[in-house]
Amino acid sequence: MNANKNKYQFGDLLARHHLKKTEPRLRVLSMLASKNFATSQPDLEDVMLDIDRGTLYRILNAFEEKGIIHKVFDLNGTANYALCKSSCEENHHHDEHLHFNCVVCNNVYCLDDLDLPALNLPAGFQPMNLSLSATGICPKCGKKSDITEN
Amino acid sequence: MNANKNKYQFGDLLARHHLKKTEPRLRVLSMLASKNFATSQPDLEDVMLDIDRGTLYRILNAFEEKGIIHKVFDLNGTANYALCKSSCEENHHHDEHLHFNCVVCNNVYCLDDLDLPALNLPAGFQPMNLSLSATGICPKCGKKSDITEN
DNA sequence: TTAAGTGCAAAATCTTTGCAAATGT
DNA sequence: ACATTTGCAAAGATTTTGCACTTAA
Repeated sequence: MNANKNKYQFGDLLARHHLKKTEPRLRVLSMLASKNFATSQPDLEDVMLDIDRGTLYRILNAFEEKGIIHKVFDLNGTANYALCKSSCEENHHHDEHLHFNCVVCNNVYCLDDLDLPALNLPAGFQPMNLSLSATGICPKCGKKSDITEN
Repeated sequence: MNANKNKYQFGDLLARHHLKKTEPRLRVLSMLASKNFATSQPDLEDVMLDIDRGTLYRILNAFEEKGIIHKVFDLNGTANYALCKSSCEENHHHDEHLHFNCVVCNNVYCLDDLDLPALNLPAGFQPMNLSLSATGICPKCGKKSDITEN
C-alpha cells in the first residue's frame, strides 16, 4: 500500500532529522507529498482543521529549518510549502529551480528538473542560488478555459 | 536642481494616473527613486514616521494598482517596492526581470535590463511573465567582507 | 466647492509564544 | 521516565477599514 509505504518513508525522514514521528507531522507530510505544487499555509489549515494553527506554524517552520520542505511566496506574498526533492533534502537546497505561478488557480508549481540557461549578472553580484519564477497559466487551468470556449 | 526636477516629474506622473499630488505621495516617490533596490514597507515607515501607517499602505497599494511601482517579496516574504522603469509604467509590466536578493543586507535589486536566455517549459504551461530571482551577495556587501578580511 | 486623500482609532488577520497536558522514544 | 510536541489561549505584528477633518484641483 502506498499510504503505508509513505508512512515508513516519512517516519524515516523525520527520524533522520531528529524529529519525533507525530500524527500532525505525518499528515502534513502526506498532504504535501500528494500535490505537485506548493501548498499555502491557509490551504493546509483548511484541510486540517483539527490541527492547531500554532502547531501548524511550528511544524512548517521546523520542516523548513531542517530542509525537509521549502517555502516559496506566491503572487499574493503568501508562503507556499513544498516537499524538497531528495537532492536537496540534506542541507543545501537545489541551486536552480523554476517556480511557475498560475494566475488562475494561484498554485505554485516547482519544476525542479529543468536546466536553466546560464546567466550573466552585472559585475559584483555573487549568486548563490538562482530561481526562475514565471507567472502564467498552468496546464490544468489552460485546459479548463479550452473547454469553456467550446 | 534635481530635487525640483523630480518634483515636477513626480507631479506629472501622479497626474497621468489621476492621483492628486500630495506631500506623502511625493515623499514616497522620491524615497523610492533614490534607491537602486526595492524598499520594504517597514523601511519606508521608519523613514517617514510622521506619515500614518494606514496612509502608507494605501499609497503603496494605489501606486501598485496604477503600475507606478511594483512589488517584490524578499527572502522573508516581506513586500518590497520599487519604482517601475518607464517602459513598464503604462499598464503592462516588463516581461523579463531579474531580482537579486542579497542574503546579507536583504535588499532586493531590480536588474531590469538584462536579457534572459530563452526557456523551455514543460508542455501545457503558458508563461505570461518571467522573472528570475537570484539570492547571493550584492556588490556592496561583497566589498564590505573584502575589507573585513584584510 | 467638492471629490480625493489624510490621520487617527478600531477591527480584522496573521504569526509567534508561554505553559500545562499529552505523546513518542 | 524524560524530553518533545501538542493544544489552547494570550500576546505581537501586520494590514485593512470607517469616519471626520483637511487639502488639491
